[in-house]
This record gives sequence, C-alpha cells and structure tokens, in this order.
Amino acid sequence: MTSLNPADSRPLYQQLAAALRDRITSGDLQPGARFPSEADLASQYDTSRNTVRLALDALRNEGLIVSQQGRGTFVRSAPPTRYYASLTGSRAQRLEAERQRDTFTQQIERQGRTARQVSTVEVVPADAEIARHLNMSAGTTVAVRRRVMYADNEPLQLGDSYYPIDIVQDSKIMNPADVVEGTDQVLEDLGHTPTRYEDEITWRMPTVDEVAKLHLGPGIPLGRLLRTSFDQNDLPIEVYVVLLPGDRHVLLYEVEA
Amino acid sequence: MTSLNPADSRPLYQQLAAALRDRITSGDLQPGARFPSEADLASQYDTSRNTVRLALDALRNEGLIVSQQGRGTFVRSAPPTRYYASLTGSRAQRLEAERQRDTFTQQIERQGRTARQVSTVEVVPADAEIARHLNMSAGTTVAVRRRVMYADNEPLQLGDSYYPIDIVQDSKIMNPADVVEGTDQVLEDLGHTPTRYEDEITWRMPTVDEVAKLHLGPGIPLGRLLRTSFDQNDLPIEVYVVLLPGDRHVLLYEVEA
DNA sequence: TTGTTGGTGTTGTACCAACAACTTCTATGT
DNA sequence: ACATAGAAGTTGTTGGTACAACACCAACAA
Repeated sequence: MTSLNPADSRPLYQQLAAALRDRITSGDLQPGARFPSEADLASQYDTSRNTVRLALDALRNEGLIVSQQGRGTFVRSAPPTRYYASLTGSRAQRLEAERQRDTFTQQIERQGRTARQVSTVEVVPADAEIARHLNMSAGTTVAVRRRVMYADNEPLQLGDSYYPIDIVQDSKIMNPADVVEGTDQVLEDLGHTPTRYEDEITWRMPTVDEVAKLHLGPGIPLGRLLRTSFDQNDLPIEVYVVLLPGDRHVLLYEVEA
Repeated sequence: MTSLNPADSRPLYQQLAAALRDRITSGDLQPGARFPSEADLASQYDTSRNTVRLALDALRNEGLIVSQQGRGTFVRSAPPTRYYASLTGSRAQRLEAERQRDTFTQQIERQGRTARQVSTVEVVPADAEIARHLNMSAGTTVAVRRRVMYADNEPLQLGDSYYPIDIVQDSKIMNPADVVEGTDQVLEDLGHTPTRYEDEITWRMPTVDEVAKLHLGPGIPLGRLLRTSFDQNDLPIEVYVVLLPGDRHVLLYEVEA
C-alpha cells in the first residue's frame, strides 16, 4: 500500500489524481500502457473504489486516460493529433494552395488518407451572428451548405457555409454534390472573387449532438472557426463556420509583421 | 415525483441529465436561476442523490450549470465572453498596433479595464517542443519569461516566452519588471527585428493547476497559442506560448487571399 | 447598532454494497 | 479441430450512509 502525504489537505481523490498524473508524466506509465484496475488502485492507496473513480474522472476529463468497459483503463497514446493544417497566411508562395482551401479532399489525401464528405443544402433565415457577418438584418434568408467531413471513415469536422441567397441562386453551390473545384472558384465565376478573410476562433465544450456526430471522446473540446470571406469590393460573400475536435486538429497561421 | 420514460434504455443518470438539459434549453429554468437542490431532484425523480450527482456532473462538464458549496446550483448565465481580441493579420494599417502586441496592458486599457501582470524569469532546459521551434537540440538552456496577466484583478491568461539565452543575456528581458515598450522592441534593439510569426493553435481541457491559476469554471477548455517569431534573417528568436480560457477569449486573424 | 452564535440547508468528500455490461481466456464437449 | 459455455476480471450503474465545508439567516447579547 502506497500512502499519500497526510499533511496534504486537499481532498483524497485530488491527491490521488495528482499522484497518478505524475506517474504518467514521469514516464512510469507509458502512453498506451494499461492502467492498474480500479480495485488495484483502491487497495494500493488504501481507499475506496469510489474515490478512485473520482480521481480517474479527473484524469479522463484532462484527456490523459481512456477507459473501456470490460477491458480496462489505458494511458492515452501520444496525442492522436492527426494534424490537419488548414489555414495559411498571406505569403505569396502559398497563394495557389490557398485558392483551394475549400477542397478538403486534397488536404486529406495529401496526408495519405481517404476523404469523404456528406453535404446538404438548405435555405434558412440567418441568425443574429451570421447576419452580422454578412452585413444583413437577422432573419434574412440565406443558403447554407452543411458538410460532415470524414477522413478514413472517421468524422473529422463539421462545416457550415452561409451565402447571401441572391449571389448563389441557381449556382453549383446550391447542389449538394461535391464542388470539386472549390466553392471559392464558383464564387469567382459568379463575379465575386474572394480577396480577404476575417477569422474568429473560439473554443468550448461540445453539446451531446456534437459528441454523437463527431464521435467525440470525453474531455475533448471543440474549436470553432468562423471565417468571413470578402470579395473584390470588400463585400461579405460567405460565412464559413467549422467545428474542429481538439484531439484531431491544429490550426496554423503565418503572419507578416 | 416525475418519472422518466421506462422504455428509455439509457442509464438513469443520462436520462436525468437529458431531462434537466431540456428544462434549461426550453427556458423553464432561466439563466442565473437557482437549480433544484440535489435532494429535491432525488425525490422528484425517485432516485438516489448519487445518480443525481452523476447527471449534474454531465451538465457541469457541458458548462450549462455551476455549483457553489453551501449556496446551491445555478443555471449558468449568458456566456460572459469578455472578449479579448488579440491577434491581427498583415494589413498595412495594423502595423503600428502590431508592433506593440506584447503590451498586454494597452489592449486591456483600451477596453476600459485595468491590467496587471506578474512576471518571473528563469533559465531552464528547453523541452522537445520549444527546442524544435527554436531550431536547437532539446535540453539546450533557454531563458523563459513567465507571466500571469490580469484584467480587473481576474486572471485572464498565462503566457510563457522562451528566448535563446545568447540573444537576451543581460537584456531587459531577463528582468522580471514590466517591459513597457514591449519585448519586440527590445529584441529589435538587440539587432533581431521580428519580421514574421508562425502561429499554432490548439485547444484542450485544463489541468487542475491551470484551473486554480486561471480561476476556471467547470467545463471551460483552454486555447493554446504557440507563436514563433523570426527575425530579419529568418532565424527563430522567440517562442511565445499563451493559454487562453475559452470563456474569455476570441482570437482574430485577418488573411489576404 | 453591532457582533456573535447557532440552526438549517446546501454542495463536497468518502465510504460501503450489489449488480449489470462487457472482454478475455480457459475448459469442456462435440 | 472447432465451437460453445462458463469463469474470472474489468469498468459502468445504482442504491445507500455519514460527515465536512460552507452560506445564509434569525435570534440573541454586548
């Protein structure tokens, strides 16, 4: 039995969580390694299984461990950051790639994975946020193209694109089929060339719906990127909102001083 | 006693969480409203306090409710998004402001709030990630300037700046006192003018330490921005890692196509 | 008026017990 | 050899109890 420091006034389960966290970060328990069972930990640290579970809850919420009913608990293997670099800055040599930012497929296949998308198109009234970014009044009808994007048949991100209805009416964008040349190209063909983007990045915990749709594990937050595209006349022509699970993404920006 | 649907095969605590979630989203329980006590809920839904707590844990993790020992549980009031816009893109008119990106104080005071910083300076071996970005081998000693930044006496963010030791030795940067002109200016005076930044943005749940240092509520994820600065010779001169609580920040970027 | 005390109600911590659900492996039988 | 059944071990769920820690308020005393 390994005892915890009695001078420590923190709750037992927090002390236990800290001790176990150390065993992970110190390398005593390697990524992928099997964790001692709850019963083992309870007897090792001379406490109850209940308290052990409270400690494990904390580690689970930090994303350090994962549990599987019937199999055991394991140290999460090296952050599965599958790494999807999505956004470049303004350097000249990135221009060509940037023109194809909407072709999610290319980005994934460049990483040697198979991409798949499921799209739907709707016409809905704009909520306050979308309307503000498109510089219209709330409730104005807009076209929205909703996509679920998969890599290797695992859901990777959820993306909704909003367009003023008068711009995309009767265009390819209203067709749920994949737009292989990228929506930016379509917008350019319609006389609205995207020349500038404004990005807002926030992060929060997912709702239950999002957990189901994105196959999220516990303790995985969502990043949210809202990108507003402006055309050659500096008019907003698209609002793109994408939700990115924190265990699979890194956003990259390059900024000139 | 309000009973749950017996045909629902989900665990009781999940059904209960769903029922309570509905009462919040439907407006039955308004933001800021007091939640029924755990004992009340247990008798209302004819279950044990243990199960009620599991349900409340779920709602807490989603950020829907907050509990205070001795006072009760409350529906979280509208997100306090205090909004701290931190990062600009490359537009020419932003250049002047950009030169002062490190002067956190100015950004906060522009919002009519009072800023405060606590800084410490250490010399430590670089971990693998920092070393990679500074293009050195892991373990090389670097100077690190750690800051806790407050707005209106509430902690707002944690920022660590890493510098190659040979560049900042004997400079103002090694002094824990505030660098009013901004560290970029100091680096420029030392012959290394920052000309380009590379940003990596990720998000995850906080550790218990971070919860304490940043006064984080439950269910609030952390954003992490890692910015590498390059000088006029394209040499990395600084790695800045800042942790941003999700309920108080929005990151803004502007990108030219 | 002010301060203190104590009672009541709340959430937090810690323990115990039992069974369900699931995985893995072993033993058994065909 | 192969399939099946069952045992053993694991996490998940649900119930219970007791006390600690804290907030709030009313009653009382100085």
